[in-house]
Amino acid sequence: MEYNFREIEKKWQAYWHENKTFKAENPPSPFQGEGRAEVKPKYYVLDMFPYPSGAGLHVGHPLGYIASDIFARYKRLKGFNVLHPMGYDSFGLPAEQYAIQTGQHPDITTKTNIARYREQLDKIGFSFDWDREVRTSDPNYYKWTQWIFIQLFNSWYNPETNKAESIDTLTEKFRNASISFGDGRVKDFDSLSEKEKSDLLLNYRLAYLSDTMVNWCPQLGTVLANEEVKEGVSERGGYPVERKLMKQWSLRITAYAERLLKDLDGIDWTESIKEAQRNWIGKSEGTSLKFYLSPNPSGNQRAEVIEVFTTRPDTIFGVSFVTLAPEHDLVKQLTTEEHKKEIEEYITFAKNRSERERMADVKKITGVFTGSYAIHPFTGKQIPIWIGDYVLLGYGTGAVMAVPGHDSRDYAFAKHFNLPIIEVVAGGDISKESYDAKEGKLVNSDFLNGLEVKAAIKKAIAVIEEKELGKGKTNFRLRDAVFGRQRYWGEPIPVYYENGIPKVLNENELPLVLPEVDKYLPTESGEPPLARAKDWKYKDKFEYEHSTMPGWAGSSWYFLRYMDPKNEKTFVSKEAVDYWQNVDLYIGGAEHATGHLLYVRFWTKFLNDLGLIPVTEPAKKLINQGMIQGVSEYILELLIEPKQSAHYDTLKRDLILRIKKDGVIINEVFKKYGVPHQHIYISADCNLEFEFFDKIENCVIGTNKKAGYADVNFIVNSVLNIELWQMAEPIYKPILICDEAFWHWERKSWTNHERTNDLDRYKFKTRPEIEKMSKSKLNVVSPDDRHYGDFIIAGIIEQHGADCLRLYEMFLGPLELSKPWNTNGISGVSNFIRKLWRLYHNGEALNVSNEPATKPELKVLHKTIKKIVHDIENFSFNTSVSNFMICVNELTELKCNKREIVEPLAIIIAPYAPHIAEELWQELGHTDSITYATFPEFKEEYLVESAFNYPISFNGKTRFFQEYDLALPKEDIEKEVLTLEQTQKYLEGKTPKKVIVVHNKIVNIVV
RNA sequence: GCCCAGUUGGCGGAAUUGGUAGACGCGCUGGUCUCAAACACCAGUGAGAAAUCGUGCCGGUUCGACUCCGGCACUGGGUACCA
Repeated sequence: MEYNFREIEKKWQAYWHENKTFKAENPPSPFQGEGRAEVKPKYYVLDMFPYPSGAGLHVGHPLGYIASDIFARYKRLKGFNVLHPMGYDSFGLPAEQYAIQTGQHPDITTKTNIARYREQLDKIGFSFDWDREVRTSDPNYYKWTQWIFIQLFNSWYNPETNKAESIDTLTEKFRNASISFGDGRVKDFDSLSEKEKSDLLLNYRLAYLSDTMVNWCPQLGTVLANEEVKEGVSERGGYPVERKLMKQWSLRITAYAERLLKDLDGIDWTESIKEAQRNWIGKSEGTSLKFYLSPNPSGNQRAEVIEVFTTRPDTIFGVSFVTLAPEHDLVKQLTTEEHKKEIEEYITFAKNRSERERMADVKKITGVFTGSYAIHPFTGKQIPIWIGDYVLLGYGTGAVMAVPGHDSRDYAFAKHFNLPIIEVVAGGDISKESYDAKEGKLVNSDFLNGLEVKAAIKKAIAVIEEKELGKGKTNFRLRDAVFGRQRYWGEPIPVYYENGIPKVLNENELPLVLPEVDKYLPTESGEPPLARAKDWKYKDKFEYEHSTMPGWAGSSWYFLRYMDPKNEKTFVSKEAVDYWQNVDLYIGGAEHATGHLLYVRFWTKFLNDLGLIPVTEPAKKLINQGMIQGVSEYILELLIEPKQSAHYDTLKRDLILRIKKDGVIINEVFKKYGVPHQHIYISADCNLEFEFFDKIENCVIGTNKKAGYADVNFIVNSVLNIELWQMAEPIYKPILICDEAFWHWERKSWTNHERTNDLDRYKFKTRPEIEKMSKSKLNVVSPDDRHYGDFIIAGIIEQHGADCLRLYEMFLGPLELSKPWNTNGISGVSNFIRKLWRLYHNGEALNVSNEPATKPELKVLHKTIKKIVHDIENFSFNTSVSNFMICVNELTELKCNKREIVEPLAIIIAPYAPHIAEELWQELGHTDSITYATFPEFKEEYLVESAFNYPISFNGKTRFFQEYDLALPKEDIEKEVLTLEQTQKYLEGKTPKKVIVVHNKIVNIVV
């Protein structure tokens, strides 16, 4: 009997579910069961939170889950208490967009999608502890997300202790101090009004409300965080994004910049992710520097100094102008009467230039002279002050000292506006381009002359500080994170406004439940959807905050909630977090490098500062799985290129499609009876020419070919299965054209008009291309059955089983590499599973003997154990599948069915193919699950060899082999080898210059 | 532009980290079984008639390089005026 995966997989999935096989003890009670002396060590394996999208799971999603599941199961076999949970990041835009279109509450959409995800996940046989499932959109969960927000609001970052503290410690500091305001007023803290106090403290709170330059996306009707904007458009949907000043809730992540950077060194994450975070944080060390302003010709009262930030104070003598950001505070004051008009026009221009435009023409240099001058701090020369949008207000001081000789942007600006370029570091050719390298000796630089750049920077800072012109300073590229979204489907921010003062809810008033609204759209006045909620006021009096939290709020701490998911008293109990600490292995996509992975580190550090958790990092080890790309299939459609005449309506005409070959009409049978929706498709390998002919007007109308997507589920090797394609998703009267044949869809069947007997040429071809898997590209392959009305396209699980899917996804290649999905090799894995089954069976019956194993059999087993352990611990899952294949091949060869061999084999393969392993385990006479069996110990003694077959090489090229006893000393091997007949042949009578013998490795003869 | 990966047969990919390049699987070819097919099993399969040549290209270190060093090209991903 063949292995019946359908029945067996179902059986074990039900067993695991009923017996809660994967339930993790929390923490394991040492008293559980008499005499249980040792407490198992813990191990936490986590997958990145999935967003339950309506498209369901595709074959790419489980890649990481399979890898982590193998690791979790392996750790259980190794005697660990494993926490391996799963849940859903269930707030998010798609469900809300769907709600806007259909009116269906996003909660219903989300629940349906989750049910579908769960069904798919269950089919793959994951060992999740489902009792710990969390959903971010569940009030029992987001209650604590809101609670953490309140803690952020009630905290400030104390630079002296270098950690977050209660805001009360800051109020205490202020108590006896006087506060100076921007407008020059000075007041005692105690005499401030409540509003003034609130405003003051908002400047310090880690969650704060302020006027912030935000990425506004009009189409989505919301602001976006920096990492949600890709190339000037929104990451989701691809809508344009513009800069806008808005009052917004933000989180002061910048306070943690230094720690987020430094602690990267202590965690075992991939270098590329760490590098991405380092770049995103963007630390640069330099100095601030004051430029005093030249006397004002108009004599008006104005500021006296411009402060710039520079990392190259050594180039101070190369400064030939100063550039301010167009939005800089001083611009207005510095603009002289004659330049006023120009400056104002430029500011308007710069403001309206969207991010995308700026992105598109980075090379375009724009800027205007203000008319004012600053004084060079060392030479006393007058330096013109310009504004230019290459200077960003948000970075440094929003002003730069331009050194065109040694900064490419300043260089471009200077060239464009014909400003002087001065060389101060020797080594480049500044007549051609700027010399940006930090190498070379200083020239034209007074007291810095002759110094190397590094020394010059030091000296320059020292002199600047001595003359009190500025101070050594560190800047970060990292911006505070905008935390409010003008959307419905998110956590309500637990804030209300009393007389314009933002106040947080009391902890016992949580959760602040998301209210019902009539529509999921902004109000007429542009308020977010929550403003639609009826009678939704704090104590029936005060307005609640109307924006909701961003998608990443709930995922910034979920790893903690899994430790203690049902706790109603606190977000995670001290006992639970003290036991589980943090994630030992985190697996997920690299796309979260600067978003989720930065925020979760930030929240972890914050919660640690408050003494709520014992760890400062969320995950010790992080592995990024590669993306499984889709193979999109393009189908060519023939369109009518309408005639130029305005009165001519092609769609209402009767047209003849002429098919030509080498300019000769070979067919013109197709008529297009004014049918607007009829589609004509052309095979990708078709060499025919086409034209539409209008009989009435007696003229030819042009054609146009457009490539669209065809659903890959009806395509095998770029050949369209026209039958399925049309049955599953009917298109109105389509026509398909190949070189030698065409098809007509009439009365629910294809009529074939062939012009050849060569059946192979009947294939209708599409053009494949590797692209990201997405619903819109029709290239999504799901692991299980796909339904098209009554039609079902069988999925891998139904065709080959879950174990096969698991093994195949691993077999495809290294986990972290991206690769396109193809099922070409799946039969090999499927065969392997059957072969494994046959090793234990003879026909129907189990056929395992209790005889002691032979030496070669033990050698095969232990060789495999050694390799598999090495592979798992190095996350090299693809090679372990190969090693299982080799093992089973060799045991089959040896006709081995000894219990001593096949029983341990079932255990080591169990993490990879758990269903078949459970079944074999049971047949072998065990009554409990294989999950908690003991991983067999590797014994070197079985691998010890007495001889080695040495490759004999000449000048590094292997020519033949010779076996020698391992005990034989090097000298003797050398002697023996040289006497061999074959050696003489390759020596061709010459004397070897040198003979290298590496014990147990190789013999190399140098001729 | 900058940063990070990667480039090995017809294809996916191995190579214990400097020691037999191409494991394992797919595909292909031939054979056994079958009326036939599928399954299964057996043999072969980098190129070349051979000597030999072969890990993107050029050079170097070494007895020996897919592996280390220098330079270049291409592919994929990230990032973008950060002073």
